[in-house]
Amino acid sequence: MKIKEQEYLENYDITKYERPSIATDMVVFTIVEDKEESNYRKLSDKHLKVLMIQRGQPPFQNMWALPGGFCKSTETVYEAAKRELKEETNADRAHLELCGVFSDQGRDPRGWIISQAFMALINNEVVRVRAGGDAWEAKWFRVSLKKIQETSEKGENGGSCINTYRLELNCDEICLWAVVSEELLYEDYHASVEYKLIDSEGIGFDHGKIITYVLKKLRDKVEEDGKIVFDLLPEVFTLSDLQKAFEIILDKPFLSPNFRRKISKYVIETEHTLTGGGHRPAKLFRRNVEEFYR
Amino acid sequence: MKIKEQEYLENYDITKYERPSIATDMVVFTIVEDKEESNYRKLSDKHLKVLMIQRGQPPFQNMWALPGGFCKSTETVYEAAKRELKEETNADRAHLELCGVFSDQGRDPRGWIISQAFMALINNEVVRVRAGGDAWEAKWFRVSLKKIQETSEKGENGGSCINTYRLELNCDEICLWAVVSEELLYEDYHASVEYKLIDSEGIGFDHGKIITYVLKKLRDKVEEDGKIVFDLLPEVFTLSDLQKAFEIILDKPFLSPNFRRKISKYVIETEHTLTGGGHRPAKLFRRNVEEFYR
DNA sequence: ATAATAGTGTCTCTTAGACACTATAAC
DNA sequence: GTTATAGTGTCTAAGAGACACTATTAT
Repeated sequence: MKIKEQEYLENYDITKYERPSIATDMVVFTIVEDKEESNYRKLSDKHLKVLMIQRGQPPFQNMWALPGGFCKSTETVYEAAKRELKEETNADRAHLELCGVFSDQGRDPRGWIISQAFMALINNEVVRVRAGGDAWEAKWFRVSLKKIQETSEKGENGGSCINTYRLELNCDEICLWAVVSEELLYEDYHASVEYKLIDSEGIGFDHGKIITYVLKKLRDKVEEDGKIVFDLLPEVFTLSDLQKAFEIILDKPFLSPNFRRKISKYVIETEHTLTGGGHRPAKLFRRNVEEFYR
Repeated sequence: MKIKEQEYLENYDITKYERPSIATDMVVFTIVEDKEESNYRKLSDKHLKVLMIQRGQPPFQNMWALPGGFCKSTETVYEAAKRELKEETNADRAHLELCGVFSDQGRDPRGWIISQAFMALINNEVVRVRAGGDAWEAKWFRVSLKKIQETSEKGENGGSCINTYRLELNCDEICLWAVVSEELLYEDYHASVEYKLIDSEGIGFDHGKIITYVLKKLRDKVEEDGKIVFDLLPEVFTLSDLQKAFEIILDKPFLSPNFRRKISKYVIETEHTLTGGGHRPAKLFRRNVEEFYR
């Protein structure tokens, strides 16, 4: 017996089924120089930072959490992420990318709330973080992620490999941290990866896990194709700036001649230079858009 | 004024807010040989196939759609995907990966339903597709995705690049298709990509778009790191099988000496061979698990 | 023998990494 | 001149692609 489509839809009651709320959580990265160097010759020290917001109300009142919010039925998840980013940072243009879904039971004490985690990369020139009122304060935290343990086992048909990471977020005197494990299990030639939040201080929800996950994803992406790094820099930049950005993200040094060769086709020289340091002025470059998007 | 956490949560009513249903849509790929070759010497022809289900009820009754279902509050999105995969194909182990979220307004006539799209890669030996009853029939469709148009424009600060693809799904006499555009817009050095379903025949919902998107993601992943291809093959395989799988997915030929060199560290020779064709027997290989997961 | 696939050896060209070197501004 | 950074040239080793070649089986 066929049911008529029209009739079916009229009788379909979506509210009969259990539904979650959908939230976006934005892991917004930027690169900022913390302070002027005391030595006039040296370049200022730069850091990868992530935007956090101090919660003005429960749950996790007074703790720090990722910016984000609930999705509305009139927008796509991606549009919601864009709206949140605009609200929090005033950034219109950014690298914006869905990184994963976090839906563990009990991750939010308010109920069944599924988080769509986004990575956003913005350059600090466009940023204007919302002023901290009484209720919600936004701050950029310096990010550090270090592997603190590595165990690996091997059995008959498979094995496991557990990496434990410590995430630290610093801003002024505030120090937040989380310990997150990455469990790689393989059995009969099939692997699965699972992230678990072991412990966390000062960070609300499972956001320590989300930040760790997204940061690792950022590193993977930069390792395999560095084009997104440009989204962390202003429109014009020196090659040292660019190299430094790679080094900060991947936490390893590059040899500048090789680095220059590798990225040369993605940049175009401008006629400007950056003077002022006690050393040879650096040429300013911009992206070679042709090579970027093909 | 601080609100007590306990009190806040007791008064929090999640049902006051508008909530969507969350569905998983599974793009399940496998590689199958269609039929024996007439020429006893030749190897049988293999194809990339995707699992589709004929809908027994509205919406899109009698049309074909991706397997999937609604997420329950007692499981994570990933667990829901695993459950669906098991229900549809009986596969316990598979490469399973979230590829994207589809949340356009009106994508499902029943209301606000957000789809979490997963890629699943299984080898056809473990598969036992659910028997087709009256209501729901499951079939494997041969997949073909071809670029049918490419336009690119360049302006002052940016430009656009629109690729149009035709997806075709074939099974016996059934031919389904969809036309999907991929719009790459770049402006002021920032790019965005958007997929649009232009037209579609025989495929329900926006699933033509989802399949196109996930297939492109599969190709990208295989291009950059072919390890997931092994999940489409049985535990032991010949190097020709493996090469053929790469060629089917990437739609381009490889030179076998070079291919062998490239994948040599990911495979281990077994003591068995595959005889029967009118040609030199092929050694059977299995994965070198050590090299896979590190 | 033949046809088809299985598998090896080697040449070239490109690219990543290492490193020695030159250049230039502020002090 | 000194110092720190900017930028160039070249050597080497590893890898990707091309291709000529040998090996083995059912008919």
